[in-house]
Amino acid sequence: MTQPSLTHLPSILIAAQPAVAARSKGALTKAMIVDQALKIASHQGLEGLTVGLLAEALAMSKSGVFAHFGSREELQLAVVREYYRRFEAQVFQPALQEPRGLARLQRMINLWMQTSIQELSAGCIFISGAVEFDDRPGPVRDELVRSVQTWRAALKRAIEQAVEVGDLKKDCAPDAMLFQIYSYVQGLHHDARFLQISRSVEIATQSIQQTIDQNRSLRA
Amino acid sequence: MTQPSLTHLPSILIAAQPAVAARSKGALTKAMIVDQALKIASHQGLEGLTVGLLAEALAMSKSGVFAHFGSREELQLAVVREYYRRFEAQVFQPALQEPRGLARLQRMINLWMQTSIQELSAGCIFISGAVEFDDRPGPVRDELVRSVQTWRAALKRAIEQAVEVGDLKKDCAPDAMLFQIYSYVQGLHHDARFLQISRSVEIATQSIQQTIDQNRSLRA
DNA sequence: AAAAAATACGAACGATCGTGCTATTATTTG
DNA sequence: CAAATAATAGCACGATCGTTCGTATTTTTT
Repeated sequence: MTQPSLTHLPSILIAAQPAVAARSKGALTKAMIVDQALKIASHQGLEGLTVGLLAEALAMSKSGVFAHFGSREELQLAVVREYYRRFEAQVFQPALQEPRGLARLQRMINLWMQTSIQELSAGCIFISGAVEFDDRPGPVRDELVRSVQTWRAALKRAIEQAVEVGDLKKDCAPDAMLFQIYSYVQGLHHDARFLQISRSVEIATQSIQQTIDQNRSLRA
Repeated sequence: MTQPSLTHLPSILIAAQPAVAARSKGALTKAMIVDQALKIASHQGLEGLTVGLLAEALAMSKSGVFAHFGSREELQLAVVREYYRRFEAQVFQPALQEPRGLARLQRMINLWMQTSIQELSAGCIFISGAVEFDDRPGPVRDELVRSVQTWRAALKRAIEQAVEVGDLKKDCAPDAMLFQIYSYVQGLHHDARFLQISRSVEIATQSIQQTIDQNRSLRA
């Protein structure tokens, strides 16, 4: 990581320590494998993640790596689950410390954006996975959908609570707000990673704030 | 295409006739190959497009298909170029009939949305390609970027002209507007294709209109 | 320390990948 | 219609894919 640019910082999620309360050696190396698999998948996508590539990166044999999962699909599932686990620990949980309402919603979005920005060099597997698996039924797709839906449900709940406590307008449409915010994060990944537009972080941040402001209640 | 649902209509772009002013048989079958390749790529992605799969779908030999391109990369490039060609003919060009200003911008967006909606069963290769190639340098990525940038430049120009003629506010930020609209189309693909949210067409349309309305000048 | 269990390796499998060759058709040109 | 050219098929190649299996090694348990 020699690049000083904002879009080339190591991802929080990808660089995070594999959470291992593992005693047995097997579970420990398995966690290391998943950790490396996460790095590869965030660059090459879940479809670009191969056992051979993974083994080479770990200086292990293919069969040695493979034995921990039993199938490639199970490896992909392990990656999705681990990514979700880190996402939850890093974005979900800390936001719950804030009181219900706009404060919590803002915190969620801020943590999410912060994570996204540092992730721009590697890519979010929820976003890339959505494109890779939108036409490919199976357990991996199901797990991806479940993860994304859980995160979106949490966001929507935060919006609804902000309406309830009066921080957001009564006639605010949570689904539309969710759509807009989620779209902007996708747009950020697209513009920064694919089109290499450096201003996209600024524009995305502005746009999200604009959506929030539009739905803010007018009291005080 | 037995599905009556909105998300399962054949794509305009994918179902469009291959534009062939071709006299030689070679050029004609090549156009047929690209046409089929486009269908496959819109489902499996450009990376999922293989010579073997393509040959099977066409009831041709692998080498027979391959000979028309010389390399897989050239095949992918042909697909990207053809997709762009159809996109231009279907979305770009017709909008130029409208006078400069909001009318033309609206027409561009409407045609784009119309195309996108009918494309939801197959997927847009500009969007899927962006994710597939955001970390994969090379000619295919370059061609994809060029195509997307051209379309975005056209959109931005339409926005700027709408400002010039007074349809949009003087302090309207074209880059932000472009970001928001483009993000919504991405969001539409994500929500409709990956999450299978049926209301997403409605929400995306609303959100786009909202962005336009926010930037509309207040005269009359 | 010995026995049992878990873990990793090496080799090989069938399949498929992109890509060359060569020969045989089919088409276009003279 | 014949000659030249283009188009397609068949076959095979090295590489890589996911996966299986038997064996050696290491770790854990007794």
